[in-house]
Amino acid sequence: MTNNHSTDTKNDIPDIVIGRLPIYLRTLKLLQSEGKEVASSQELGERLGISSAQIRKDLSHFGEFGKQGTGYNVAYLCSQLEKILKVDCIWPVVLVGAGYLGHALASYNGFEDRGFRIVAVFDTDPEKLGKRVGPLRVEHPRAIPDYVRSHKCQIAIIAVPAEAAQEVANTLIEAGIKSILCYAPITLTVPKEIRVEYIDPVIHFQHMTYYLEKHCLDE
Amino acid sequence: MTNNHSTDTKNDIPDIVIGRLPIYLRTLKLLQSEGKEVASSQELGERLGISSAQIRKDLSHFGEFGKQGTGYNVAYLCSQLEKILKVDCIWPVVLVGAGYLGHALASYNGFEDRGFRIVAVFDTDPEKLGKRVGPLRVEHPRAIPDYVRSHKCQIAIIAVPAEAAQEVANTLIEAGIKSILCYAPITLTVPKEIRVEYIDPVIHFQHMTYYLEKHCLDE
DNA sequence: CCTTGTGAATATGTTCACAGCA
DNA sequence: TGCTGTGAACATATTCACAAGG
Repeated sequence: MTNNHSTDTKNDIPDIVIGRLPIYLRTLKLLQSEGKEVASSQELGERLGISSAQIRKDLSHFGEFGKQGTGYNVAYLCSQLEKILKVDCIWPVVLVGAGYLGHALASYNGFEDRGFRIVAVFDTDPEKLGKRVGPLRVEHPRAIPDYVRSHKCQIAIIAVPAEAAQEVANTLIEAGIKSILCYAPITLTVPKEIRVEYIDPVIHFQHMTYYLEKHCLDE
Repeated sequence: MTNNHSTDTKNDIPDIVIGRLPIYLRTLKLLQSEGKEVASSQELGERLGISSAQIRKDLSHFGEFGKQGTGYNVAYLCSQLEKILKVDCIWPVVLVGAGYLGHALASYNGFEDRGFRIVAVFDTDPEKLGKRVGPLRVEHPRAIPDYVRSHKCQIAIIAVPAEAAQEVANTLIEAGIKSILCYAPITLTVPKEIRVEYIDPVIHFQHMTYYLEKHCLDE
């Protein structure tokens, strides 16, 4: 038996470990779809560019999922990770912003398999109101509070221009949203109990260029 | 004077520090646009949810940019960070994939201000060939090698379905691409000198749900 | 054999706290 | 006084290396 989790309220497991679990899950599901039934920490590590020891240690925080001499049963480990991450169900997500990015997100059909569904789209632009975005219709942001409360949504995506993002965040938080995925290139100011994660491709590009040789167009 | 950098070939500065510089830059530019001329590490830290000591220490790797008693000159620090990150110019980026996401990326006009321009779009779909995507026209991927070489592109975006991503990556790397931003939900296998960064919203969602209370739709 | 799970050792990252300068 | 830059102290994360099990 592993260390007992009897006194686990929650936060003794490092956030950085939690952050890797979705990667493991994504890869295990791929292995599963390739028909692989068993995988060792080494195989998984090679696939991911991570050491096998790290994978074993990460998993050991939650239990003993492997078999010595064999490795991990792929389907079983998948199901365990889904349970740990609470993605053995579908979470409703609201989307604010019906521009190109909003369309891309609302039309993407890779969410459901992994535990999420975009259930509503909001945008202030009167031109867009009532128009189709993926399988949904654009609603006015004034409908956000009622919608979020009645559907018990806890997750929102912000896909509006930077100038509007903070105000949208305030509205969402006021409505009861607990976690935000922000595509606007700005750091939001939020109460500490609200979790915000960011996606900004330029941050990645600027990280890359540090290591590249400068062969670029003049400004 | 700071520690001398005379023997800096490159890699004594931790990657995690480099990764924060783009965030600092993004925020400093915002402060600048708000008319702020000077900012202390504390102000910046509060805005970002980072300790002031960390910001000072991060910057100290590259030189002494501040003034005691005053703080940092915003415009000056911006220009220094741009120089360090090599984004005081425009880098050409090629995009593979002209689906909804490709359209969103190609149409986004927030790249140029921050050092990047999407200069070409490729997609295998014959339906899309020659069609407009943002300001560009879709070309066949067979044109990738010539294009990348003649335009000295070092950065590419992969915005194709997961099944096609590895093959696209191989083509790009063969053509001379050095860094890839991958939107496909898959870990690519690449030579160690190639840098790959990933954007997958579901990874963020699954990280969030660990901390949320489970109130979700049944599977 | 091969591979897990895990303490101990190492490596890396962050914060403290203060000297020194404007 | 108010802030930077920075060693030293502390905290966190990763890897090593091996006992134990199939």
